Amino acid sequence: MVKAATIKDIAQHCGVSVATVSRVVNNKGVVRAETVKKVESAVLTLGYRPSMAARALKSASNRTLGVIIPSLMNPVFAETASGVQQRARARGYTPLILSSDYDDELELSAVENLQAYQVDGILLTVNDVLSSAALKQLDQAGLPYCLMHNVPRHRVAGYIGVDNFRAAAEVASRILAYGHTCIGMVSGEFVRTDRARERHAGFIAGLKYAGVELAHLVQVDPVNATGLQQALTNIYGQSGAHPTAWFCSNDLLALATIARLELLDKPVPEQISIVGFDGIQAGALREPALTSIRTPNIDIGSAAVDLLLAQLDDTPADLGRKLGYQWVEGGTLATNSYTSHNLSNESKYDV
Amino acid sequence: MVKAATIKDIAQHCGVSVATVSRVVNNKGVVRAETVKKVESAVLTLGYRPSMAARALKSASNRTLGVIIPSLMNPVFAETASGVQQRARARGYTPLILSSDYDDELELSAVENLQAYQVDGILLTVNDVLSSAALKQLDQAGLPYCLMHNVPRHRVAGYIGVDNFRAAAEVASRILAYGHTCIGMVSGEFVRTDRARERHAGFIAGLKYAGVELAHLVQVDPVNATGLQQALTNIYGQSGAHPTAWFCSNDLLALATIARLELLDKPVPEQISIVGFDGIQAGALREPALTSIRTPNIDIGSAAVDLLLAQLDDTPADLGRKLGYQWVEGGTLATNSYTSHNLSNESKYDV
DNA sequence: TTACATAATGTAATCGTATACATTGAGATT
DNA sequence: AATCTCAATGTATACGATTACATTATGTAA
Repeated sequence: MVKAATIKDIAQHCGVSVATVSRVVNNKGVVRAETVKKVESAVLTLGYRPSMAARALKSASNRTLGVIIPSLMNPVFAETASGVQQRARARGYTPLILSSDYDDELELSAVENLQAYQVDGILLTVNDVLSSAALKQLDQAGLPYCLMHNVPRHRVAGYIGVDNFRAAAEVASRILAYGHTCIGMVSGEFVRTDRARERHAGFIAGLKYAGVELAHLVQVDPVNATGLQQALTNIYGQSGAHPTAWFCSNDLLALATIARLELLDKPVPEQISIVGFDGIQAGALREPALTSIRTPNIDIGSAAVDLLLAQLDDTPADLGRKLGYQWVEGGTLATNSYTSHNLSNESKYDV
Repeated sequence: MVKAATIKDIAQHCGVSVATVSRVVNNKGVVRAETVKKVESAVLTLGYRPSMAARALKSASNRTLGVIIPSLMNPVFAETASGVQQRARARGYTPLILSSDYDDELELSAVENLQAYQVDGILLTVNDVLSSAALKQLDQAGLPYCLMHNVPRHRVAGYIGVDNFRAAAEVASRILAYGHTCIGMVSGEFVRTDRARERHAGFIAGLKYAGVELAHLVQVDPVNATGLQQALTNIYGQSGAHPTAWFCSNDLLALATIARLELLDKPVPEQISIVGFDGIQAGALREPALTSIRTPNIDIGSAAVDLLLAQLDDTPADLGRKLGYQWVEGGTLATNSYTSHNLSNESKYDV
């Protein structure tokens, strides 16, 4: 391990003091043009990089942002993190990315970790805004942060996300427009994320507006969809309400649901309609494409960076912003075959 | 921004010196059990976390590992990073994750960034082992690192990955076993990654072993598959070799290829067979499931952590290891319909 | 000429931690 | 009683940068 060049090495090499080198490197204070040139060339030849550790220790800022997402393996958050990284980079910041694996304790420890690294601020998606110990910790420490995807009802902090409630309500009305009357929902466990709750509430509300009740709610582990197969088998195996359409609270669940339904000999969309939420690539690549709501994940990441940095600069900024979502017209939402069958029968009598 | 408690605060609060606190916190040296208890409770009540910055500055190690992957949005690397994080966590290290976005310059700057953070070592996937400026920088600095997914022919450093050449050769023999004779390959651009090169070389070799030549090679931008549609349209539009099977150098490309072929009215696997490489979830969720090679991405990440830490501890360890891959029996590789058609015709005459 | 503003650079303290070395005290050995 | 061990703890320095303040040089006004 060769020792890296320090500011002292540069100073010595140029015959100036460390203060002057620092001034040149940080472009602060007055330095003779000639000296600047001398120092800059020394920096280049010696391959000097200021130690972030030392910088963080001494000064308030080390131009580093922490990022915490629930999972690296969910494309939604991967895209968000990617958006963060791109924007942070463009604005001269380095993002440190950690994942909480949907675990409240890891969420907290991620925050504490990032604090230990003296980051300037944190961009994060928490499992649940209301109960997050991580947020409490951040508030207490007074460390600036911006939520991503979480859209708190009672705003407690900066946030960037889509209005999950409203989007889910729109999904409801779209599904209804296709003539479905018996509708179910597959959701990640409510205890785990506020997004799941919001989407559920919005969907219920959208249905209720048309006087329809949710026929079934299946809650599964969002990571590997444990129990989904069993639940669907039960529902379609026994007498009772047999949904002709399902709203899944994210696209991965939607794809899993479609696969399980095929196994039950319920082809999508011929017999059952499915609508997802996220608009991930995997949904778009299949045939027919998954009908879904696309959230602007990359934009959420970059907008969150801007919001946080504005906060750091004391620039008067939005306190939070809801970004638009987009209806993805795929092929997995179709006219209710059962209803249309009935209708054609009825019309026979009517004519 | 409330100031965090420092080691001094703890020392004062307990009426001991900072040295004692440090000893307790780092579990080093001898301290009276009673004192340990006192300090530990103070740490808890004051919410003390040692500053990584200071620690990095003073001591050689801050128990931090850098991670550089080509893309957060490719599930392969997301899984790998996830594996790294889990294992690092378990071993008391914090991973700092950066993505290079498949860009050589960003790759280098990511390394330099991590150096500035004084990480203990780096786990990374580079675009191309042979030409990587990032690796040159690491070697020069003498910073320990371990490659992930890159399997250098002439070993220059520790690595964990699968034998891409061999795996691709196996794919060739499998495709051939299904009676295909006109076979193409869709690959990420060779200039960009050594994995693409290895898979190509292995596939060619596998075909050649059976006396078959590769009929078409389509190289596309691995991020958004630009030009794929055009290339396929050309190939199937004009006279000449019409492949009945394609090997795609990764699953995302495979899914994209399938979608494009459907548009050309070439259903998979009825008319065309497709084999991918990676074994990502999106491939498994579709119907029929994508036939592919599954690489143990999470294991690659965690094994790489172990290898690097062994290196750091000067434990005599493997210098590199090839992990096993797995053939994923999906539904997108089928018997060559053209051949079987011919065969049935021929058998008519034969009988 | 003297005084003074200003530009350019240097000096030294500081951030929070780790650690080599010094110190203290108590029990064991002579 | 004097000496020695060893456990337990304290003191003080260093890590690499930033920055307030000090210093020097130089040109300008009185």
